Amino acid sequence: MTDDHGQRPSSRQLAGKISARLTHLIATLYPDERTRPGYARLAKEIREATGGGLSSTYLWELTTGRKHNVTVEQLGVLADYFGVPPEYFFNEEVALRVNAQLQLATALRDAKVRTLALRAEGLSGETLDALLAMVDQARKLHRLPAVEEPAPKDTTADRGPLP
Amino acid sequence: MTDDHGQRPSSRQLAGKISARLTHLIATLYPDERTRPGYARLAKEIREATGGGLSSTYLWELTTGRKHNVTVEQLGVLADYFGVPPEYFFNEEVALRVNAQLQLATALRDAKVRTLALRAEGLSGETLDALLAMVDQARKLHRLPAVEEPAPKDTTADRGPLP
DNA sequence: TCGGGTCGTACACTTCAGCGGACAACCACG
DNA sequence: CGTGGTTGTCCGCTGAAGTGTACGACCCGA
Repeated sequence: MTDDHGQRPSSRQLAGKISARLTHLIATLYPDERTRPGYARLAKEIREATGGGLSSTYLWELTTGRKHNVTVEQLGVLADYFGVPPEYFFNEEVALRVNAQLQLATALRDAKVRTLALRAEGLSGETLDALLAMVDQARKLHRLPAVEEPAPKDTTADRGPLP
Repeated sequence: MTDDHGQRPSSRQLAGKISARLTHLIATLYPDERTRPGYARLAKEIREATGGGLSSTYLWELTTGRKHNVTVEQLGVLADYFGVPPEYFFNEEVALRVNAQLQLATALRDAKVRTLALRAEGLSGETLDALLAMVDQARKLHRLPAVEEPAPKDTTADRGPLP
């Protein structure tokens, strides 16, 4: 036979992607670098929240890219804690979609931001543009990084990552 | 902080499910037990088809349940060869959906056609319509007869492994 | 100034994923 | 009857996954 069997190069290479994904997840969950817990605290929290084991050292090795070929068990623990589907770690598409939701969910954790969003409902495009410009200016004043536009078309609302 | 963090109980337990999944995949891919290649041949084929490494011994250990905590790399190789999304191995829902498709695809003996069907999983109706049109056009080019809808929809035909 | 805490980093260590190589049993073909 | 190939099964090893413990650096309250 010697059939080449499709030979599509996708799907398999995540190769260190995990570090980037983890970094992003942590940064999204804890946007404030000052308040952000360290690897020790985080690992402890993960252990308590999910019941699965995960050492702080290994968490550090993963996020810094020193280890990358994680087993499904640890991957499950990670995905479980961060509230993302396991596919998040090897499916680019899913990752993008979840990232957008994560960003939104994080923003909405702030009660005032939530209120602001609710109030903004129904405003005209021009007014929203003006508000956006103001917000951007405010971010600059606060020395916050600029946000990239998340995926605009999101009709199917699947499982929400964060409460 | 003090957040209880959702505590969703899903997602993490696959725990030996891999053996069942692999058994089912192999049984579906090679329904005839007489013709079915052994672990050695299968592993060799996987190696050639995906480029990733996988020993026959380990394949046996996985399918027989002796090892279960596979790493993402090997999981990717497996998923790549069998043409299923990696989620197949830890998402019950996806597994059921894919299993149904696998069963249907068993009728098609061509490995590439089977892979195509699996890959099409999850696409929108419009996209599928477009693909169908393209396939029909290709069939005309190859002077193949048009196919009429053969199979009645078997929606609840998602029995597990072989009876 | 001194502890007590947490931070990131770095070793040495244990465990097990994953592989190589062997075994007996089976099925061909001579 | 060999002889050669492939089958499932198994043992033992290597190397990487994953952990424990510790170190210096920093921050904060006393």
